[in-house]
Amino acid sequence: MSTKAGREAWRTAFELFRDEAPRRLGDASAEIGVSPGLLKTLFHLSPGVGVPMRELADHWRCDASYVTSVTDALEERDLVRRHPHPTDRRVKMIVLTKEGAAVRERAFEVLSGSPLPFDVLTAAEQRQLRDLLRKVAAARPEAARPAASA
Amino acid sequence: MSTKAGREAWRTAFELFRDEAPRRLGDASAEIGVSPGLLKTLFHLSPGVGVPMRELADHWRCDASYVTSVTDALEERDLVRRHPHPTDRRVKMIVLTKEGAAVRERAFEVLSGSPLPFDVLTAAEQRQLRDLLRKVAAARPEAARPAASA
DNA sequence: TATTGTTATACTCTATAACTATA
DNA sequence: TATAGTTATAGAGTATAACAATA
Repeated sequence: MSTKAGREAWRTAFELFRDEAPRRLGDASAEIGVSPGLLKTLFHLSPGVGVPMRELADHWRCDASYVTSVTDALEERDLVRRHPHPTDRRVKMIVLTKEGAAVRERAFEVLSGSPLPFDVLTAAEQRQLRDLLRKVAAARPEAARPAASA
Repeated sequence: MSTKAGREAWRTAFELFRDEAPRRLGDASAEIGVSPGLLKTLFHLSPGVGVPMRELADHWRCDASYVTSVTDALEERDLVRRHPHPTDRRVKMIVLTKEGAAVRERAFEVLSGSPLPFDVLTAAEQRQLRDLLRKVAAARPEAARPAASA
């Protein structure tokens, strides 16, 4: 159901995160020594879950060749490995290595390290906000975590 | 006050918007015919308010030369004009033209045109979420709208 | 024939360094 | 001397086109 309040909430959220998210991503990237593009890829993966390269291209609406170059860079650093798809031999699944999973988790920590925008809310409001956002996230699993397609 | 719930809310929001915001920005960009970088600049401006070029570089943590190139591109399309600062003759203020303000508003509309992530919430929840986000935005004016520095 | 991924190449975005003008 | 902005140039990020392998 799309309401006026919902659209206002969306616009406010967009204005809050449009610049804040890339800035924090950049900070984490600098601190960890992995480029923002590679970090974004690690975020899209989950430990133990293989993701077809095609899925990344669809998700980002980018060209497949870009996914190839990102995957190459991640594999060079041993953060990720290409695995064969069990039935379709055209498909390659990207899987986090142990190091990759560690870097990913470390990045999430750095991301929440500096003072957060939500700190201005009361404790009760922060819980309220978390619950609302979780409900939204739960309704769009592909955005928050990749489907277990392996 | 930073609580566990606040950090969880932040991480959830980050996962929701990390890819969604750039994607919608890209959609709006394609539909309107203005590159994502230029659109982001228009978003940072407000009709009738001059913003020093330096402020954009600080906000994005980018090099001043990038702001120069973006401003050149926007000026070429008559979306923006450089104005002198009233007292400091080194500073140039960027101001939206009438066309620039129109494009900016149109982009905001396109941005909310497709089904929104918040549509899964009830009407009451959407209002709640809007109010919480507005409280956050109100506490960080520089993020949501540039200070009236002209 | 259509799809996944790769290679080679070109374009766009963003940074670095050297510079001018003003403070 | 320090800061705002510009220019020229270089690098990173991302796309396009042609291709190989598989479906």
